[in-house]
Amino acid sequence: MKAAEPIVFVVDDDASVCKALDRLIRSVGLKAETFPSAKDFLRREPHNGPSCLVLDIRMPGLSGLDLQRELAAKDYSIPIIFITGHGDIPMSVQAMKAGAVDFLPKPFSDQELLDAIHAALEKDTLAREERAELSNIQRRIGSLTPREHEVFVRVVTGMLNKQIAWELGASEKTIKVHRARVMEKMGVQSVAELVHLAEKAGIPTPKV
Amino acid sequence: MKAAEPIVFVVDDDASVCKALDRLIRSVGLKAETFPSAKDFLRREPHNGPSCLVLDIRMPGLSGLDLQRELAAKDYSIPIIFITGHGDIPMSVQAMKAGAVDFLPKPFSDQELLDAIHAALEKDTLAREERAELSNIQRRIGSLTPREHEVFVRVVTGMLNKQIAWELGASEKTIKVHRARVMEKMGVQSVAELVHLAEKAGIPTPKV
DNA sequence: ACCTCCATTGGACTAAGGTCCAATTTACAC
DNA sequence: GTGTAAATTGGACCTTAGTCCAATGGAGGT
Repeated sequence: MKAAEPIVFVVDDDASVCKALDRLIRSVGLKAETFPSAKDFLRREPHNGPSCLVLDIRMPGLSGLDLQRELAAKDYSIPIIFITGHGDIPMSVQAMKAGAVDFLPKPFSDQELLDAIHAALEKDTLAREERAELSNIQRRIGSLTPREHEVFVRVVTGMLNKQIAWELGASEKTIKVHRARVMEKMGVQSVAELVHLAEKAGIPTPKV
Repeated sequence: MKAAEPIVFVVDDDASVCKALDRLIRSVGLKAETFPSAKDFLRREPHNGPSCLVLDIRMPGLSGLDLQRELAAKDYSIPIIFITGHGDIPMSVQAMKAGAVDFLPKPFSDQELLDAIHAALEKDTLAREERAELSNIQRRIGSLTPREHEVFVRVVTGMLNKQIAWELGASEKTIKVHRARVMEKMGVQSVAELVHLAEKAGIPTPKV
């Protein structure tokens, strides 16, 4: 599948704001989608490509901060740029602590928002690559049988075949077979590469 | 050397604020040091133990944000809690983007500041452990001779001795010797552990 | 019943890594 | 010049890992 087009999502209960931002964003050649409420945005299926979210803080129903929490809870990672007409410092600090990329009090210039959007899309692009690689690794790990997985985690901590065999109550020969399958399924040629993948997948490596 | 005591640094040009914060911080059993200006703080040698910085934004001479930049530039990593009487949202956002742990507009409650301080000290404690481990690893890497280092970086990418030998124009035998020294100097028993250390030190591991 | 996947193990080898002992050459500092 | 550290290489040998071929037994699905 080809790389999906970047999209800028806008969530604001004020239709005129949505319309203005939509026009601004399209004026620089980016695709935009606007939503009148957090719930409407949540109904849209996640976009398969770089995206970011321009989010009003104050809205009826779910507020912008609520939506941020909601998205974090469901592991829907997307860079958020907050905009607000009546924000205060604690609110901005809370939003930034929760990972927002920017927080723009109205009035802001077109350029300020566009700069923030480009930074956010750039950030999301990198984050997506990271996630894609990670899910690729985890897919491979998922293809391991239970026994292979047991061998895998021990190999990446530097255990010898004989040690693994003893710990798992099997013969060294059996471990060799599992180990070979692990290397093949994970698509690596060396222990170094295997450890490299394990680190990325967050699998405990040596104690140091 | 034993673990150094945590210290909370306070930088504020208002002597009465310094005094009040000093009393507050000491009241919960923490050590405090106050400075009337950023320059005074910069003159103090870095503390060898957990610490954090409570920093006023608006000051004559170097401002709080200036000091934050200054510290970042000289790699002096310390969690910063900003306090201010006349801050605005963009200022707080900038500070948070630059890594501040909190940003408290006056008036704030004693508890708010103390909570922030405890969080900051906790964060610094973890960061210090990270840095200590990293510098320990880098010290060991630094003890490698140039040739050993060349072998090291190739081993952690999964190259075979014979491949390394060919690439470095030496015999496989020589590589074995260097490799053995690398393992010894780095204090590891297995390639897995070696790769683990290399990852932490940011040394390029396999492409994959 | 039959088939597939998983787990196991053996034998026979090949290849790769590691160890011990020993020796040479070069560069640089005292 | 002498000494030290670094880089090199050989030989002999042992330990580990990996490969090819072959085979058995159990669990679960068709």
